[in-house]
Amino acid sequence: MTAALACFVERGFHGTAMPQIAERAEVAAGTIYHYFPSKEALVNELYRKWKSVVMQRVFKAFPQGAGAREQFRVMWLEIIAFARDDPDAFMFIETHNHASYLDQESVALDRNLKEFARSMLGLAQSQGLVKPLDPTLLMELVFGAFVGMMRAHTEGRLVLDDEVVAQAERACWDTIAVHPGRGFGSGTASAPSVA
Amino acid sequence: MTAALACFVERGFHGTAMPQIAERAEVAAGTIYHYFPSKEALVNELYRKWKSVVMQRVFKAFPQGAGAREQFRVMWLEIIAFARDDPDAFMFIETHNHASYLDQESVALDRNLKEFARSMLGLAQSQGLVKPLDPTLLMELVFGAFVGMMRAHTEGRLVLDDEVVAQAERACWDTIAVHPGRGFGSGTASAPSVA
Amino acid sequence: MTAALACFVERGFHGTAMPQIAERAEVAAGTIYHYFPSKEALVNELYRKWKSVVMQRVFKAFPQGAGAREQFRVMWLEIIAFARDDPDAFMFIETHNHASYLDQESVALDRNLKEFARSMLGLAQSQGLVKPLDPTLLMELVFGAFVGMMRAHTEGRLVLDDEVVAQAERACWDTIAVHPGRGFGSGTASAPSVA
Amino acid sequence: MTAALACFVERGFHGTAMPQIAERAEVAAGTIYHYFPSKEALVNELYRKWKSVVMQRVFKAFPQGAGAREQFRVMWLEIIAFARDDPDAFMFIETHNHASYLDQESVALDRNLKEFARSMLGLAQSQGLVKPLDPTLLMELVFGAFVGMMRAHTEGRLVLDDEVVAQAERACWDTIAVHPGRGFGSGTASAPSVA
DNA sequence: AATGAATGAGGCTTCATTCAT
DNA sequence: GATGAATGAAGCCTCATTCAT
Repeated sequence: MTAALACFVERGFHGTAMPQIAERAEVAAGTIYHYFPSKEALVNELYRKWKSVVMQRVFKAFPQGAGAREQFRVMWLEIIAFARDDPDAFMFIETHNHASYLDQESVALDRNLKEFARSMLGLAQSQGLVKPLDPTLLMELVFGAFVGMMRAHTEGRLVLDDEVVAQAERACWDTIAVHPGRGFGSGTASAPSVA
Repeated sequence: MTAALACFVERGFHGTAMPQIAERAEVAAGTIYHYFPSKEALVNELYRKWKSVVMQRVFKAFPQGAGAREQFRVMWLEIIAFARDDPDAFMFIETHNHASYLDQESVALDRNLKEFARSMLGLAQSQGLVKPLDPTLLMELVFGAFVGMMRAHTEGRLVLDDEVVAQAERACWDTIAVHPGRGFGSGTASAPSVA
Repeated sequence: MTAALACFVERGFHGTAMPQIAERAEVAAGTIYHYFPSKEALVNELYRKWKSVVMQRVFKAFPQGAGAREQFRVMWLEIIAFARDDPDAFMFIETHNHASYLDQESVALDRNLKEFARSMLGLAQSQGLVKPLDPTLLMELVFGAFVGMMRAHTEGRLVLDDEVVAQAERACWDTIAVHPGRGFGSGTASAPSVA
Repeated sequence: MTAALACFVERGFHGTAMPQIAERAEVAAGTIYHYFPSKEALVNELYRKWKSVVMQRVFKAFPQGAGAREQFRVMWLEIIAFARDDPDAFMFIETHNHASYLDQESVALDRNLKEFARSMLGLAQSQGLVKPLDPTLLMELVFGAFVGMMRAHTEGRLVLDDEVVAQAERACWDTIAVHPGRGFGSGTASAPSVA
């Protein structure tokens, strides 16, 4: 019953009643409990499922040997592809405050992708391609920009055709890239991210 | 009792019970109803109040005659100042899916600030300082990056001192700025955003 | 599936779910409904089955021609034998408040054994062997004592070997028996029990 | 809302719905939860309350210096007085299988009264007044007889006036007493009650 | 005959809201 | 104005029962 996803996206976890989910799935309310022991278990399973899907798509598409610019582009396009294929799933896992009902296992999953992105950034920084700032900062900026764009798209404020996507990708690369004639080329050490 | 804010930030609108708010405010549950006719009225008032505060801070701080780069910097720093002064308020108005309980008046408010930012971007584009892309896209990218950074900060994944803030601001300017030797200087028409 | 008995003993009728019974019986939930039209029908059948078993054992073992003392002893030992052979069955039919779900037929069965015991007591009273009190009172005292003893045994508070059983039987006979030198031999009329 | 007692007595714990209790108490269902956090907490509180009442009545009435026969009589009459004053309470605490929902604290309370009765019996045995059997056995026999009598009374099968009560008391004393000319006077050691 | 997924009424509990004090 | 007990609708979940396989 992953069409429970739609409800959670629309009204949030606490704003969604199990009967609503059941109605949307065209089953009886009790039926859901044959597959999920509780509402919380249901969100967590949903969350883990889609988080895994993104991660596997990204890991699979990631061009190991390519340059940082290409790696960035591929990751970006892959995530966009996912967000277009399953817009609800993307909105659900990225734009909700899950803190109050996700279990530890789900939270742990969340860290993996960001860990990966951070390490990629670190490598690019050592090559002088990316600004020598805290990789966490860079990653959050880019990911935040991405989410903002997708949210605007979902809410109908922005049309996302291939050209716009390509433009956005270049703009986000600019966010983290070292530009000729700017002070970042000197290899300043990045600050540590967390106390 | 704007300490209801804290509850909404932590657990969301539907996840927060009126008695919880009352307890946090150290008043009786009934007392809230002397000031707000309903829970929905309370969120809406909260939302409008803080949305107005940001807007007034930004409008007040905005340097009319200055260049686009300076205007961008000031807006950015002003919003950061707000987000630091009232972190809950910022998180509340920017990172929650309010769609299901905000009334029309609140929704309308939301558009004003973005309208303003978009027009500023348009002006900067005509001066050749900002990439000639759909202003909506640029704005959502920057604002999304901003929110992503703040969220990472709130969740303890990122330390935000003045230097980091300044670095982030420069990176976000790079997101939208035209860079020498790049193809954007040629005045390519931006795609229109959605109606 | 008379292993439903175990569930009813442990958690009571309302506290037992049909799936629990099915699981214990290692069949599917639906299977039970091939043999019993409803949960109520199942309890009633269980109840009647075991009530009949006790009665038949007692009637069969009862020594018609023997003296009252011997008759008492045999009945007592027979019921103890039953309670030891089928402890769950005994606990089920004697220590549960069945009022809310037993049908009339089941309730009627309950009276038969007590009727029989009462008539036996009446005879013994006429011989001056048993206290000339309301036979209902005497019977309830003895039966209550019996149940109390069995419950203590089931709950692990009392070890019941043959010697203890024999001792208890003698003690219960003392409960109803006329003792030399006591005032009961004078033939005081017993109070009538209730209509 | 100790009129929840009536419901539990009539239909048992699992057979009683909170709304039924509420209706009987003439309050709304939600109101109960201002006073008890859950249905289980409610039963436990009920159980503890009434168990304490019996114990305090018995301890208060107990004639310390008197002989065993008098002590027995007083205890018996006191419990009868309680059972007559609050028949539902007596039925509730003595004739229900509480095992599945009582908490440890409640279970512990249960042991106190029986502990007391057992020690009293032990003393009387050392004086040669009571049969030298396992005190647990004797106590369970007498208490079981008592409960059986009360249950018959509650179910309308037995009228309990003062005379009947006095007769029953004497009969139960016979259950445990040593009778002249019987083999118990020799001071045979009692068997231990539990492995 | 046996299965077990599906059903939906009903149970326990929460919570927005009211109102007597 | 403030309180907090009371309300009852609504939410999560269970479970007796059905039915297609």
